[in-house]
Amino acid sequence: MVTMKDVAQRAGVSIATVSFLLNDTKPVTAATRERIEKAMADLGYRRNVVARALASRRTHIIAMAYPALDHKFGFSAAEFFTSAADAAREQDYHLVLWPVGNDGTELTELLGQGLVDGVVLMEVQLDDPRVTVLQEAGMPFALIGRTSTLEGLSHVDIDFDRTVEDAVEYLYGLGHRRLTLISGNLNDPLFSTYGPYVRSEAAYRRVAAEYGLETVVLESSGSTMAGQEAMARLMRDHPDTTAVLIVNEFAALGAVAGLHRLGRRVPEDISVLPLLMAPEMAALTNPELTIMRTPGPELGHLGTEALIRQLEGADPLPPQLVPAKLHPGATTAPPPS
Amino acid sequence: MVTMKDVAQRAGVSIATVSFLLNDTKPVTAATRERIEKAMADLGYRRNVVARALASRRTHIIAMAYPALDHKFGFSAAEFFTSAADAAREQDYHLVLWPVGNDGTELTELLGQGLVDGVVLMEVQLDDPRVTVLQEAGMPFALIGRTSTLEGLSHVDIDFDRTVEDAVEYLYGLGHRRLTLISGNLNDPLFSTYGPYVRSEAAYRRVAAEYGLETVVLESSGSTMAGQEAMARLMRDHPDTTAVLIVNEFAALGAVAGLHRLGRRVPEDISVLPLLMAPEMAALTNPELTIMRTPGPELGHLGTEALIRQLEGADPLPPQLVPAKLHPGATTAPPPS
DNA sequence: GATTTTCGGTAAACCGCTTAACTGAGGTGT
DNA sequence: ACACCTCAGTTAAGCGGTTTACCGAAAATC
Repeated sequence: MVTMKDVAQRAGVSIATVSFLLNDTKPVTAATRERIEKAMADLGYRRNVVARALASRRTHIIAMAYPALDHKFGFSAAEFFTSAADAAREQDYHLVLWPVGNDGTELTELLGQGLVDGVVLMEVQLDDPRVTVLQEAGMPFALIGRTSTLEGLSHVDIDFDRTVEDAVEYLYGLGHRRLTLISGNLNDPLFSTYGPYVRSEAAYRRVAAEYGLETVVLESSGSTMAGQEAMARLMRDHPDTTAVLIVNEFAALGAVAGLHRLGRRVPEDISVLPLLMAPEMAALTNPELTIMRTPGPELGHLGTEALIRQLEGADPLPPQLVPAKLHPGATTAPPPS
Repeated sequence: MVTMKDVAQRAGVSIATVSFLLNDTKPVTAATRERIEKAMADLGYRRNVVARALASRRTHIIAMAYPALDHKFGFSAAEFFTSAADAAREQDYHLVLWPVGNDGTELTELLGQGLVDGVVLMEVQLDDPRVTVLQEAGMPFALIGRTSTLEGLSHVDIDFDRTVEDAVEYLYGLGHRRLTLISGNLNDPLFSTYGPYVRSEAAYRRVAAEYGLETVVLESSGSTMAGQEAMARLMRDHPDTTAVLIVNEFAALGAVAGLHRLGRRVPEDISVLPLLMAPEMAALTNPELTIMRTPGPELGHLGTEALIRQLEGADPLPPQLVPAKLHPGATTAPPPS
């Protein structure tokens, strides 16, 4: 292994100088800079990140904590992760995915080891024990999603209000007047604390009222089966519905299948528009879904950036809300006349 | 931060003794062990993995390299990853997911930094440049998947032969006599070097011959759309097919949709059986797919274990092939009489 | 009972890098 | 011309562990 010492020797300088150059912590004359850079190139030097971490007490590793148990790691999660990893790399950080439980114990374990400089939290609950754990440990972190109280917490999230507004506006523009939202079961303790359900339902109730639309909300848990069943209930209780908005992406897939099975054509008889979905997933149905596309890439990027800003002591990034944008497909159309 | 020194002081021993106890590298009397353990508990000590890594030249971190560009990171990949992470944790290792390009340059970058002890390679191509990179760097690694030549490479993979045998036996047992395999396009440079297509097609040709079945193979690329189109071709060219085997999981999803769209009932008119799929994905169609379940958990576990064995200098794990097992669903049935 | 082993434990040299404190040559101000 | 800065560069003390060489007392050997 070629170390800094080797480089310094070959360039005829002290190792401190090499370090200063590498980290840009102290000015170095053009002449020595050149000698050092040549020496590094000749030797094929790569700085040892472990030694750097130990000496500087900064590992330049940030963990993305994903609650593997409670949420399926599907396409959306993959989007968050890869974009966050890219953002980290751009800033000379490593982003690693850490599957942890949702209660915070595994997180404690992880933090104690001094392996990571900060944590990006995904799938944040409205009242998330992991936040407390991180705060108590004094570990910098950023949230993708929001807790209900966010006194000064660094976070980014989906702009549910705008997403729902845009979705409703789009469907209204197509001529739809009878919409139904498929949300989560807010009596279920798991869902009642899950931001996306709570916030999009609230937004929908507000927006529907603004448009003077009847507010129909059905609940469904987040699985394909549940989505299918929800459609059966919908056709039974609200057969005049012409467009369905669905929060959960898995339920949305089931909804399309369920409508087909019930003999309803999509989109001729009824339009389907998921409020949060990754395009890879939208491509799985037939016809391909029109979706409000989860801003995974943007949020992954912003979340990481927010954290790194904190770590570098730069001005904190103000909380950012990004709406899901309409991603055309073939499951929406004007209502049947 | 509470260090080993603090623990040693409180227990009235030298830090070396603490280290020996922690790593089990030298015997320690019961009495001192107890004192040290109490001190650690009192102080809430956690060993600093960075310092340990620097001193021992072993980070206890292993990377799972995933070619994010060429392959979608879906449910199957998530299964591999989480099971591998669990396996690593059991053995006091950390497993991190590293999205890298497929050409090996990013991998080189990663290796030079001394951050990881070894690498688990996923989605291995039959002729994979990353293998060369790792070999040249002298980095221990294990493959999930196989290159075409594997002189002494540590690897685990799907047992395509048994998987196909079992799948065909199952369908044959249901009464099917006219099967079709949907494989990849072997003229496409990307697919012709991708083990699962190559190996399952070869296995199918062999097994079909053994059963005296006509060998029908159609190609399709790995997307829902492609799967749909393949069904159109199938109905046009081989309308008497009663059961379809499909290698690619995305294409399989499309196939079901495509058959519905063509007016074929699944499974009443035609059975569909993907050869490699995660159950989460199987639940996305209606009806839920009968699948040969990708042994993701097993392979993730075995791959990690194979690597750790290498790292610890234990007897190498012999290459393991694990078949996909039948996972009942509702897309297979006896053929129409 | 003297000598050799065994064995629990210690001291100290690293691991490769960062960083605070210091040095010494050249430029400034007066 | 003398003190005073500036500024590129150096020295050396860590960072928190691991590990080798060594030590002294108790146990084993004959």
